[in-house]
Amino acid sequence: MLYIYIMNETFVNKWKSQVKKGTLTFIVLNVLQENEFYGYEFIEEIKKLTAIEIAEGTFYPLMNRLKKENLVSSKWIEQESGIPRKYYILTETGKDTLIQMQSYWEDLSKSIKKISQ
Amino acid sequence: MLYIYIMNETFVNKWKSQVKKGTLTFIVLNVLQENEFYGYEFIEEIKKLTAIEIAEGTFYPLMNRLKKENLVSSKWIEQESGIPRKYYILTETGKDTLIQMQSYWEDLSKSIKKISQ
DNA sequence: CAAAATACATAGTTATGCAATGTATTATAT
DNA sequence: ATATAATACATTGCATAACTATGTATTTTG
Repeated sequence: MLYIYIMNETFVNKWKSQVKKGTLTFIVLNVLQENEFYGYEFIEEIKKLTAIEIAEGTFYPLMNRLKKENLVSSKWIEQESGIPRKYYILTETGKDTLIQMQSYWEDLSKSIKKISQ
Repeated sequence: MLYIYIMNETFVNKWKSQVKKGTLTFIVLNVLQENEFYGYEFIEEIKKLTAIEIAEGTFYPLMNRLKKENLVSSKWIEQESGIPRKYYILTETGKDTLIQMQSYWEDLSKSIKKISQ
């Protein structure tokens, strides 16, 4: 009994991390559409506001990929006290790309609703 | 101009295939909740009804993973004419697992709506 | 009778999330 | 005073899953 439950739970946990592939990119770009934020803040905020937990080892490589793809840029902001923060900004290419992604996401959501009735 | 557009398009295409990770599992299990189907039929039907295209090289390994995890079972059905078809059926474990997945998916959808306003 | 459609399947490539680990600074608690 | 936790960014290696290309075999269509 317990064994089967644990088996299920690990499957669901693995699935959740698979669902994040792509989804996290979409979430980050969406939030950047209306805000500038730095990494640590973003991870904490998303954890508080939503069901989504993002590991640091996921977030920083993700942002570097988005920078390499020219979808976001970044700037270091010195603090009066404390460690400097790296803020991320959506580029024009990022905005254009996001629009295409939003269109696909909406279709996908509708499709899944249709399928699951 | 064209160059940038193509760059964007390949990024979006790669992103779409990343979004499918996990999502396809969810879709398959949802559809199996109310139907039995065989592979080729499922791929074609989903293509007609939704925005989702599933490569055969994605589908068959996916179903074998789900069988290995005991979420689905399968049975060969001989045809009066033509190649036999392998039908897939949701198991009890599959039903339980799907309920957990549906709960997470709903939270995720809501979160994304909240984030993108 | 050749080509397309039906039907299932696998190997290798590619991309991404995560745990573990690292560096460095600042705030808090004992 | 000083150890611990919190803040802040970052990388390495592993596991997982989608896709392309390819394969087999049968049936239908042009």
